[in-house]
Amino acid sequence: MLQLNYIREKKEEAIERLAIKNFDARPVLEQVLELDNERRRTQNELDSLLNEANIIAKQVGELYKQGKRAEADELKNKSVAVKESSGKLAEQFKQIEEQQQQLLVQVPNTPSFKVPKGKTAADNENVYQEGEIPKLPAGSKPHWELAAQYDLIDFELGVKLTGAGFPVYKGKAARLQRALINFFLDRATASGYLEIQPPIMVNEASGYGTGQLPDKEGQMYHATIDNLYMIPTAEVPITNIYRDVILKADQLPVKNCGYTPCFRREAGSYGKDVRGLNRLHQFDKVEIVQIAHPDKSYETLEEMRTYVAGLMRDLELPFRILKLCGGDMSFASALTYDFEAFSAAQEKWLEVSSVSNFETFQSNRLKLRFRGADNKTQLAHTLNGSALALPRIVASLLENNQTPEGIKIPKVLVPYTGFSAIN
RNA sequence: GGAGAAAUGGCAGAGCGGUCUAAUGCGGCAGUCUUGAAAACUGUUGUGGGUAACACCACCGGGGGUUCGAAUCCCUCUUUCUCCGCCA
Repeated sequence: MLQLNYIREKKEEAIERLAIKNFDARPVLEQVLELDNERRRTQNELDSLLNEANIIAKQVGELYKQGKRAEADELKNKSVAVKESSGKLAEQFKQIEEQQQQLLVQVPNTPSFKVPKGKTAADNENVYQEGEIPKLPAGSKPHWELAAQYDLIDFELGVKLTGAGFPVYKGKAARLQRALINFFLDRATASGYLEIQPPIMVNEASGYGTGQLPDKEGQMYHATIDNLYMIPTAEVPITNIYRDVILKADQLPVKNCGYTPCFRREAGSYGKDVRGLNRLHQFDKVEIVQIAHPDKSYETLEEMRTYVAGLMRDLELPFRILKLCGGDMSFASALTYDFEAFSAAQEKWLEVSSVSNFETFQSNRLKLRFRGADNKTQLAHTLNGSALALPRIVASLLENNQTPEGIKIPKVLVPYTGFSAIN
C-alpha cells in the first residue's frame, strides 16, 4: 500500500510513476486526497467533542465527591448530548477511513523510474545473458518424456493422489529435489542468510501483510474451517515475522532464507505452458528475503541479483536476466528482475526466479519499521527473491544434460545427490 | 475435545469504576563523578493520529456493550498456562 504522506507530498510524481505500470492513478489519488482532507476535518471536530466529554466526566466526578448531586446530574445530561453527536461523528470518521483504505489498496506500487515502459512480457528488457545455448541432437526429449523414461516423476500418480499439478517424485528425482534444496540452503546461509523453517499455512493477517489478500484471494488454497491459507511462497510467513516490528537501525539489513513447499491454485491456466513441470499447484522453493534501509535497498537488490546469478552459473544452466517492464510487473513490486533458464528440448526460456524490491509497499501494510539516526521510526524496505524455484530448474537440468548414456548431474550437486548421472 | 485460571509499556509486575496524562523494579538513552570504565547519583525513556508549533484525540490481547466516566464491570473471539482425554 502506498504511503499517504507520499501521495500528499508528491502526487504528481506518484501519477507519473504509476503511468509506467499503465495505471491511470490521477482519479484515484485525487479522490484519496479529497477523503484525506475530509478525514482530518472530521477528526479535528471529533477530537474536540471527545475532549469536551472528557472534561465533563472529570467535573462530574469532582461534583460527586463534593456531594453536589444536583449539579452533577445536570452535567450528565449535557454529556449525553455531547456523546450523541460524537457518536455520529465517530461513525462518519470510520466510514471515511474505510473508504480511503478501500481506494488505497487498489493502487499498485509505484515502479522505480528505472523500470522500462511496456505492456507485455515482450517489452521486458533483457539486461544480461550468460551460458551457451545448447544444441541438442535430433531425438532429444522434453523433460516429461525423460521423467517417464527413467521413472523419475509420475504425473498420473499425482492425479490419483491429489489432482493435476501435484506430481510424485521418485528415486533419483526425489533425491535430486532434496539435493537442490540442500544446495540452495547451504549457499544462502553461507551468504549470511538466516535459515527459517516457517509454517506453510498462514492466517488472514499474514495474507494481508504481504499483499495476497484481499485481492488475490483466489490464488491461494483456503482451509475454510480454520480460515487458514496454504502459502503461495515462503515470502508470506518469512516477511510476516516482521509484521508490527520496530527494528533497530543496526539490525539492518535482515537476511532470511527458507525452504518451503508452495501452493498455487493457478486458476485458469491450461495448455502447453503447463505441461510437465512447467506449472504446478505444489512445488518446492528456497526463498531469500531481505529487509533493508531505504537508502540501501537498490544496492541490496543488485546484491541479490548477483547472488542468484551465481547459483545459475554453478548449476551450469544458460540463463538470462530480464528487467520487467511496467506492464509485466507484479502489483506490489517497484522493480523486478526475472531469471530465466533455457530449457533446451522445449527450446524455451523458463522463469526460475523473480527478485524484487517492494520499497515500502509491503512494510506500510506490515507496519514494519526501524528507528533511524534521528531516533524516529520509519518504514523499512522489503525485498525478496526465489533462490531458486525447483521444478523448472529440474526441467532444464533434465533436458539440457540428456545424453544417450543418461542425464548428467552438474558437478556442484554431486556431493548432494551422491550420483553423477541418472541412467 | 472437556474443566479451570490468565492476557497491562523492551522485560518483570502493581492497579479490582473517577487525581491512570498506568505505581515500582530491571533494561535503554543523556548527564555528573572518573585518565577511561564500573558503581553511585540526576534526568529521560511507548505507538499512531492531529497541529506551522502547541493544544488535543485514540490505544492496557482483538471486537462489541454498560456508564457522565472503563485497564478495572458485562458479552464475544483469539492466545497462553494448569488439570483431564487423545496423540506423531
